[in-house]
Amino acid sequence: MIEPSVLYLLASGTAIHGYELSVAVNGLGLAETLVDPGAIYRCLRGLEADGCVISNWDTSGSGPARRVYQLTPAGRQRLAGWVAVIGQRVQALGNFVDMCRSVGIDDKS
Amino acid sequence: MIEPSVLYLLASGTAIHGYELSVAVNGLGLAETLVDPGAIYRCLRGLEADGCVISNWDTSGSGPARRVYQLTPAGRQRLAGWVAVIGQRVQALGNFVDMCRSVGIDDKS
DNA sequence: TCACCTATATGCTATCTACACTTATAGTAT
DNA sequence: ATACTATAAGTGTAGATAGCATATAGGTGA
Repeated sequence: MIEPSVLYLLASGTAIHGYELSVAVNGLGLAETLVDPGAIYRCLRGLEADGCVISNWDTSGSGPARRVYQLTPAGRQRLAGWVAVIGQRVQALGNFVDMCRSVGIDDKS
Repeated sequence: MIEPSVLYLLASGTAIHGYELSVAVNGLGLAETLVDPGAIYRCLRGLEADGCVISNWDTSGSGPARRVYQLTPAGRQRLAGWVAVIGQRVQALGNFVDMCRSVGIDDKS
């Protein structure tokens, strides 16, 4: 769920850099465990290779240089694809939970 | 999603064997791709090692011997745990889809 | 006899994840 | 001055997982 999280954050706000994304992705809580920054950076490089994001170095401000990303139209389309897939998944999983409950399986232990 | 699928099928019906499970799991459509029989057998061995299922050889009928599985109380509890986890996941993913739509991302391309 | 279907099981490889580590810049505390 | 901390980006690697093929074996029909 790293890629859709990153794409959503880029679609919802203005351009941000990888480190900020690594914090924000964990704030979303879509992944069941904490996402490590390395995975974010690798994801961003993959997205850039696919033309879904473009990056520019921002040397203004203090601290180390930031690589700032922004979404491309291809990236928006990629996110739309994810939304379609996840929507179907929500339906299937919700249905599964109902089926389990109808067989007497209760999530309250 | 192989393990919850297998556990559900064992919880919903009477005892069945691995080959039948490998067909039924794909019928459920919980996994996004087709599940290969090998994964089912490995899953079943893991579940048996954890005491979630027990198996007996059925040599009646024609064709090769069938290893027939049935769910244990520990297995039912394991499935209940899955239902709780998947229920939370459905909520999180549904929320994510709504958030994407509110930012103008539409699943219809 | 040969091909095919059922049934279980193993082997291998590509990919992904989680964890740790490295490099580098700037501010702050001692 | 020196050490420590926070920010920022990136690599390396071991373990888990998935998908693919392969092996074995009994039974059925052409």
